[in-house]
This record gives sequence, C-alpha cells and structure tokens, in this order.
Amino acid sequence: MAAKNHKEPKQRILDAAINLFAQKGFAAAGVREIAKKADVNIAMISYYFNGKVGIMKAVIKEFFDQFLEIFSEINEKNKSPEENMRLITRPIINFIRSNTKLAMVTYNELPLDIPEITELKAERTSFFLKKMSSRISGLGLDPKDAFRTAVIGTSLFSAIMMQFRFRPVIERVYKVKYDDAYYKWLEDTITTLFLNGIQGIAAGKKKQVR
Amino acid sequence: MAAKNHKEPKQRILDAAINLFAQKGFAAAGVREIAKKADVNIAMISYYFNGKVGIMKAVIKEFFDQFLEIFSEINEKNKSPEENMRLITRPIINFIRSNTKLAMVTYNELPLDIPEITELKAERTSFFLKKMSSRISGLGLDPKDAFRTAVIGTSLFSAIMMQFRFRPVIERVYKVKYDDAYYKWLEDTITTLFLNGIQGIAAGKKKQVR
DNA sequence: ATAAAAGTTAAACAAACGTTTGTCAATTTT
DNA sequence: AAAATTGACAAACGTTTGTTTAACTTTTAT
Repeated sequence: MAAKNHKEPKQRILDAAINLFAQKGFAAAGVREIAKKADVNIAMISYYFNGKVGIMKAVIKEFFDQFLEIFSEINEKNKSPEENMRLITRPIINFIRSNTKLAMVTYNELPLDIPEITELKAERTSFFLKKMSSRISGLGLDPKDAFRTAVIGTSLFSAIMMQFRFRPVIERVYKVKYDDAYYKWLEDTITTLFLNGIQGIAAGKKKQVR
Repeated sequence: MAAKNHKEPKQRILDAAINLFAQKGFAAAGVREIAKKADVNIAMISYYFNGKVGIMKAVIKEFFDQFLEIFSEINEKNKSPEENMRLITRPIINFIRSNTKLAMVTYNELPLDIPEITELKAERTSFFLKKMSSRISGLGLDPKDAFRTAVIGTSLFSAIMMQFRFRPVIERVYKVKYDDAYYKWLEDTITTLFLNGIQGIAAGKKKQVR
C-alpha cells in the first residue's frame, strides 16, 4: 500500500494523488488516503501544496505543460495528408498512453466546479483549445475558420480519450488487450476516421480485422 | 434557491441532484444541499432513494433508459450515406441538448469508482457500447468487425459530448451562442466529419463559415 | 369512524473531512 | 560551535459528512 521512498516526498504526494483522483475523483479522495499511499504525514500535504486543492492545481498545470509540448512544431509541406494527420494523432495517443491517469484526472475534473481553480482551468483550457485548433487547421482547412477547427480538434482529443475511459468495458466486451499492437491499430483507425471518415475506413479493405 | 413544489418530492430530489452532480460532481454534492434545493427534508433522500448513492443509481438508469430509445430502429436502404449518418448524429445531439446535465453527470461519473454501483455501470455501459457499435455498422462497415465499429461509435458520442463539456470555454473564446443555428451547424459538421473526415469538410466549400 | 399505512419533520448519531498546532530532529547558514 | 531554517511528526481542531431515530401529520383502507 505504501509508496516507494526513493522519490522526494512532494513527488510521492503528487503521484499518489493522481492515482486516487483518477480512481475515485478529486472530491472522493481524502487527504489521509493520499498521505498513506504516499507514505507521508498528513501535514506534509498542506506543507508542500497548501492544502488539497493545491494538489489539484499542480495536477492541472502538469497535464497542460506536458501536453502542449508533444507536437512537433511544423507540418511538413511535402508529406501526405495521412502522414500529417498521423503527426497529430500519434503524439496524442502516445502521450495519453504514457500519462493515462494524469490525463483522465484533468479531463474529468475540468467541467466540475472547484472554486479556487476556476481561473487556472479557464486559462489553460482556452490555450489547449487554440493549440488543437491550430494543429487541425494545418491539414488543409481554412485557418480563418478557427471555430470549426477547434470543434474538430476537441472532437479528436475526446475520441481518443474515450478509448481510455472505456478501457475496462472495451477490454471485457471485445476481448481486446491494450498492447503495442492495439495502439498501432488505434492510431491507424483514428487517423483514417478523422481524415477520411467512415467511408474512408470502409474503402480501405486492406486493413485486417481485429 | 428552493425548487418548484408542483412536482412530486421524489422527482424534485432527482432534479436537484442532477443539477448539483453536474455542477460539482457526485462526491462533492452534499445531501443537505440537495435536500435544500429540492425543498425537501434530508430524511426524504434515504426514504425515497435509500441514501445518496441511490440517487446516482437512479440517474444512471434514467440516462441509459432514455438514451437507448432515441434511435429510429432501421437504417433505410434507399437513403444516402449522409442521410443515414445524420440519422445517428441528429438524435444524439438533440438528446444531449435536451438532457445536458443528465448526460454530463453520467459521462463524468462512469469511469469513477463508486463501489455500490460498479455492476450497474458495467452492465449498462456494455449495452451502450453494443448499441453504438451496431448503429455504426449499418453505415457500410463489416458487421462482423464489432470492435472497430464500437471504437468509432464511442468516438462519435464522445466527440459530441465534448462540445457540451467545453461549452463555457468555447462560447467565450469563439464568441459563439449555443442556439438553434449552432446545433444545426454542429449536426452538419459532425456528420461530415465522421462520414468523410477532415478532407470531406475541406472539400465541401459550400458550407458557410461561422 | 377506526385502524393502518405512507409521508414528513427536527434532532441527534458516529464517522470522516481538511487544516493547524506545537514539538522535535535534521540540515544549512553564520 | 551557535543560530537559524527546513522537514517531519503525532495529536487535536472545529466542520461537515451521510444516515437514522422517534414523534407527528396526512392519506388511504377497512
């Protein structure tokens, strides 16, 4: 139950909190539970984070800081549309795969009202919105139509996120393992889906059935 | 603050709970707050729902019961692919529009661990998964590839859901109002996006910019 | 009209909540 | 070596949590 002690206490608290927030939500995870899992005294939470919501602030900052760094900066003009689309889907999938709980906590708590965090959330979310919008507009859409590209960009992110949120059900119902092969397949599927739609998927019969 | 008294107490509790759950999440919403908003004594919650999680059970049941009823039963063979796609996107958008908070509560709490509800969630979610999968497979994809159509179906639902979860940010950043015109435009956009992808959207220049 | 059932209430329950206090050990600075 | 700062701890703080009890009123059934 207790955590590994080879990390700094502050980091141990953050790790434990992310795990518990992902499992039961921010409000349902108690500070005693977090402290126990982090193998740390309860008082250390206020000492390092100024209270429970301070942890959530740190979580949100960490997610957005890391996420906004994942894209290679430029869309190469000489690459195919599919390859350019892949340059968006791949980093998103890989990032969420490596930071599943961090992403799920942030995604889950974003629409919820936590008074002390409202400003931080609004600021980071609008930045996220613009980033996704600009990445999508590099695919041949009108850059002036930022609203449309924002809707598409958030749809893409949410669609990928959904595969992680529903992982337990999907694995059980369709007898699927979330392994390397699956993530490769998911990248292909999402890429084709968002580039050419369901008709694009139906046309590409070369893909094997899973 | 207090609710309208022309409804039955049980329904008032449910309405108040859905509103508060949507605003701050299940765990953060207290029974006293719910009772106050419903204009009902606290004890009535245990009386009608056997406690707080009983309300959540009722919420989940209501969402899935209502959602699984929205689709017209058959995909008409003589309609265009776009019209058949629209027969999926339109009811989803309309339903979430009319039941935004109910949908947001369910969507938000689904991945979270609430011990007494695990079974109910699993059962309903897998049913939801299969329903979405079968609807998508009617669009020209191989019905035997249920896993692929499930991924597409959940992506579609999540993409639409995202537009409601991010509504405050989107409205502010892009100066958009969520009115009839917006929902019509959203239906067009999501329909084209999932049927023909971003390239389909880029090709359809007849659509006006918002 | 009488009895039984259902609905409603205020008050109290123990348990859990997040935070803070005061004390002591360890480290760093002077 | 002395002083100051930082890190860590057990214990207690006052609230708030979800639930239940017992008394009471209203409605329904006999």
